[in-house]
Amino acid sequence: MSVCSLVSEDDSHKPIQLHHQHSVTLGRGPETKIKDKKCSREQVELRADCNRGFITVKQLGVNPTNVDDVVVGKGNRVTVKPGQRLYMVNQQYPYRVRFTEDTSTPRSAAELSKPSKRAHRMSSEGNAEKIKSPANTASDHHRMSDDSPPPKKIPSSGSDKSESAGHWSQGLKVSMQDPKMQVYKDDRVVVIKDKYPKARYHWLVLPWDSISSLKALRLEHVELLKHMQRVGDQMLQQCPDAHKLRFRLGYHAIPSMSHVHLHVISQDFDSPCLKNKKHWNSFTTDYFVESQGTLYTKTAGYSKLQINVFVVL
DNA sequence: GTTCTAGAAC
DNA sequence: GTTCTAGAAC
Repeated sequence: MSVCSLVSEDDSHKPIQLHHQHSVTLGRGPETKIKDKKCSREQVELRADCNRGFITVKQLGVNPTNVDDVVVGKGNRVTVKPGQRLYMVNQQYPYRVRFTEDTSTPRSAAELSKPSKRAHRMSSEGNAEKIKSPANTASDHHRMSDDSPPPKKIPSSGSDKSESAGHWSQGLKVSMQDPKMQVYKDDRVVVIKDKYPKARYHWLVLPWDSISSLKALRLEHVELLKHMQRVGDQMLQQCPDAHKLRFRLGYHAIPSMSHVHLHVISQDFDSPCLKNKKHWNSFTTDYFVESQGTLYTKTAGYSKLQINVFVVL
């Protein structure tokens, strides 16, 4: 009897052996190394018929499993023969089935070399635009000849794009330049309303000088920080509800947004934008580093907060 | 930072 | 059934 293997065309893991008439459930997990949340942990149920040389695949997950360009559909079962390609989910994670004889019969080899029997029911966008990239070829050299390379998973670039202008983390730099957002400005700082206020009053004080993060602060910034603090205090003084609300001024220890910014926030936390634990914790725990009276000059005691230089204000 | 969503947890 | 959570995308 021949032996059936499920072979990852991405070469992302070793072939998985399918025993004759034994059901195997596969999906997201260590066996396939698929981490894509769109892929269920139990995405497919596979069963090999080693005598007849095919497997059946039943789609268990919600998102589509394909055999070539045909969606299996949840709850449905179809066959996969050598030459056909099984995509675990969303036309990604391509697999082939391979039957190898442990005897010397040539049938398996003949089967393997058969051209794809896939019906050309491809939609017009089909595979015409899919160009095999040179980077693909190195790992492809064992693949059977085929005119349709699998959809290429495009890995996110290794380069850090978070510093590029359009990235979400650069949003404050855009907002602070927008006159409609500004509620105060002078020659050193600008104040804007937080776009997603976590309380009834929530301002951000930003220096015009580009200081990407607290880690970039140096002693020469002390006067600027003091000025930011003074401007923050002025915001309270002009606030009509200041007398009945408590305020805190401070920095997030590990902010998501680039460009140093001082939060000036009332302590009512009455806001539809305060939606989860992370929001709450970011203003009510040590993650919120109060600016006034805070003194650190080295990382020592505050290494967890990733602050290099902090000063008495 | 927010939003969206699948799957887990309840 | 609803809520929570963790990732991914932006």
